[in-house]
Amino acid sequence: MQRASLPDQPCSVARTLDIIGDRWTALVLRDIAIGISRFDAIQGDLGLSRKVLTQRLAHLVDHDVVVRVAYQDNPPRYDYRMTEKGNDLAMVLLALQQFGDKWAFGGAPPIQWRHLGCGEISTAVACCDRCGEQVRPGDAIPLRGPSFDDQAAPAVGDALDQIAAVFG
Amino acid sequence: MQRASLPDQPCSVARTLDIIGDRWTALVLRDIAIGISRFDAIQGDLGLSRKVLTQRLAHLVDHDVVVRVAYQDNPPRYDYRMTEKGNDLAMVLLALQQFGDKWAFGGAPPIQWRHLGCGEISTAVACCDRCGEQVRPGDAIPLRGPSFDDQAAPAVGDALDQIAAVFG
DNA sequence: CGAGTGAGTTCCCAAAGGAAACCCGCACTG
DNA sequence: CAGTGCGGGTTTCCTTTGGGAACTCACTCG
Repeated sequence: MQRASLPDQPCSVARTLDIIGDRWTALVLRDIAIGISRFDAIQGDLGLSRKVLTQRLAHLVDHDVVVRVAYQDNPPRYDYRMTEKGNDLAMVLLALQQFGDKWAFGGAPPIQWRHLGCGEISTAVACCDRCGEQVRPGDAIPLRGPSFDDQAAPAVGDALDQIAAVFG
Repeated sequence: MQRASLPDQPCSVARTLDIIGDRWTALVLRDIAIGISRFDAIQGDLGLSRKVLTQRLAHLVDHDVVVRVAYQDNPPRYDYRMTEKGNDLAMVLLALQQFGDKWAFGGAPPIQWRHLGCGEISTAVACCDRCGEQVRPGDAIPLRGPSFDDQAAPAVGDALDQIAAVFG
């Protein structure tokens, strides 16, 4: 089983999934994001095996998404904390949560967010960074970007051409 | 291995991951989202085994994220298409992509989006649905929602209390 | 008639995941 | 000063999953 398959793809989604694209990593990151920062606490909360947790934490640290900080020596004990990159990745967790809030809990979610800016309990919506309007699937169309490679992904190229043909 | 572990958790992130939380499902959904709609085309584009693709497609259809539409009978042939629920889930793909664009491609992404509303090439940003301001991790704090269950997730409850203590 | 296409299914083997036990250094406790 | 507990792992063993490749089936095209 060659795990190399994903990171080699010239695709942003695939590259990101190489970091959190398995059954547990995203949940581990979620725990760290809300402040559950120790090995045993995470293991107890999620109920995954200690072996797998060790691997996942090392993976997150490797990818600079999380840092392992000693909070005492003798014996060495550690906290796991988000990095700047990890906070960017937390936007993915937010998207996962919003979907789950809507479709699995029907608007009565287990966790809500208070926006410190305005003080309201709110949800995040995706907005165009140019015009500020809310964006939904179908409101935007995909185009080849600077690093697109037609050789590497001919099927994607074809699909983009189809879309371009429809939308002029 | 009891796969029941994730969907049973009272957590929106976990519930969503039960749908797309493995190595391939999100990529399959991405292909369908951009219009690569047939079995062989998806298999060829992603290079995953046909067996696993069969399983993943069935899983997506089970969860109503994708529909299997016959485009001919005799022999039966099918397109896979996004549902309304699938389009909501595509917001997760968007978040994955934005992260990859920034951290794996350094701003020269393989795919860009043209917002039909304003005509510009843009990126999506998360905004507060109350005040419209852009939201980043740290700009909002998590609180217990209507369906939070302290019994089921004591560690999460503790973490929320800690945060509440800091932010009054 | 033979080759091709689309959508899977089947078989076998290697890799990943789970459970539970073990380990290590230290700090209390009686 | 032996015993117990805690934090953070590692090790062992066994089950499940994933990959590769070949096979099937129904129809079409040349």
